[in-house]
Amino acid sequence: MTNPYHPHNHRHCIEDALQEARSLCKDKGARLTPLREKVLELVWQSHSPIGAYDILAELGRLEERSAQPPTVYRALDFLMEHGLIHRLSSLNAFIGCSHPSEQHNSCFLICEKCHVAQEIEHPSIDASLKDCAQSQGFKIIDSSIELTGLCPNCVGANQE
Amino acid sequence: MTNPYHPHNHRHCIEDALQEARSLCKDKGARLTPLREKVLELVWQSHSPIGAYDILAELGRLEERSAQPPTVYRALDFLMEHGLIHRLSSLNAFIGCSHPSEQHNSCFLICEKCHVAQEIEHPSIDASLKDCAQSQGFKIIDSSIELTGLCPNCVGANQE
DNA sequence: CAAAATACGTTATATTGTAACAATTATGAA
DNA sequence: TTCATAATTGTTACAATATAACGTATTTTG
Repeated sequence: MTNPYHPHNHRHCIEDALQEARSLCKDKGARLTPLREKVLELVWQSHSPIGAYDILAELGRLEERSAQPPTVYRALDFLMEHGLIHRLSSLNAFIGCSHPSEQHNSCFLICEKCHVAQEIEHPSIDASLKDCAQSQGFKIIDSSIELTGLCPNCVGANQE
Repeated sequence: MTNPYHPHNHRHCIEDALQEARSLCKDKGARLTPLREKVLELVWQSHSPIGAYDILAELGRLEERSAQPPTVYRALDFLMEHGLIHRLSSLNAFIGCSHPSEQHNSCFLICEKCHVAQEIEHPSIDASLKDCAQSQGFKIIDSSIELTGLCPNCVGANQE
């Protein structure tokens, strides 16, 4: 998996994500329509979360007939349902999922400075969460972990 | 600490929280004004997170002159700054902090059915998160962990 | 093909949160 | 105390995010 902090040909990230989405949807019999694919592509335009209304504006720039909010939110709902994107509730924004084929809990490192959000996976986190919930008799259905701070690129560079 | 899932005299929770808030603010030289204290009390009215506009409505019921949104948000900002409440971003709602005197990362178990949110603390969670972030070179400034599911009371009771 | 399900368009509105400035109240130094 | 300053609250207006409801078009399936 490419490291979002390093320079890279981001077109590859986008293409890979779209390719995997097509394949996954085909397997599941889910309909990745042109609109939904376009929204997924827009979400993947960078490694920073993007807001629904920014997607809406991008769509507006591309099509003549400008879309309305429900159009975007419905596409986002579809993409979330199928694990292709995540919603970062602390930012009211959306970001592409870096490993949509595996069942996983979403856990993000969000840089306050450059706004890159990296999805991480660590068995020990899952384990300790599950442990802790279990000791309380709590059954986890969904988990949202959002860690805000400074990414390796920005932690060194002194804030201007 | 009282267990939010068990029946208890909730007036005690409220009184304890207010008492601790007064004491903490006094120590820090922070001004817990009547308005702020009232908002804190409303947040503590139950163990379920409450929305800003619900607080606003409650204030409206109590006072003749009805408050405006900025009044409530400013009070909430003050209470968050001093660690007296937390914001649950997945719900756009606020809940009283159960141990405001200790520096800690917020971690909540949120029941989908009864809406009780329990704040938990587990060294192993903090440790594994820190570990994982560190291995990426990421410096955590703030963390938000929100686990949604079924609390011990509701996990048994079959959903109607 | 026809019927049903799914997806999308469109209008209107709900919900959550903030900017900006005025009025008031508390604080602290002279 | 008294005035100057800072902090808090009031007030108006609006920004940003999200959804309800219903109509139309497209796709799927028998």
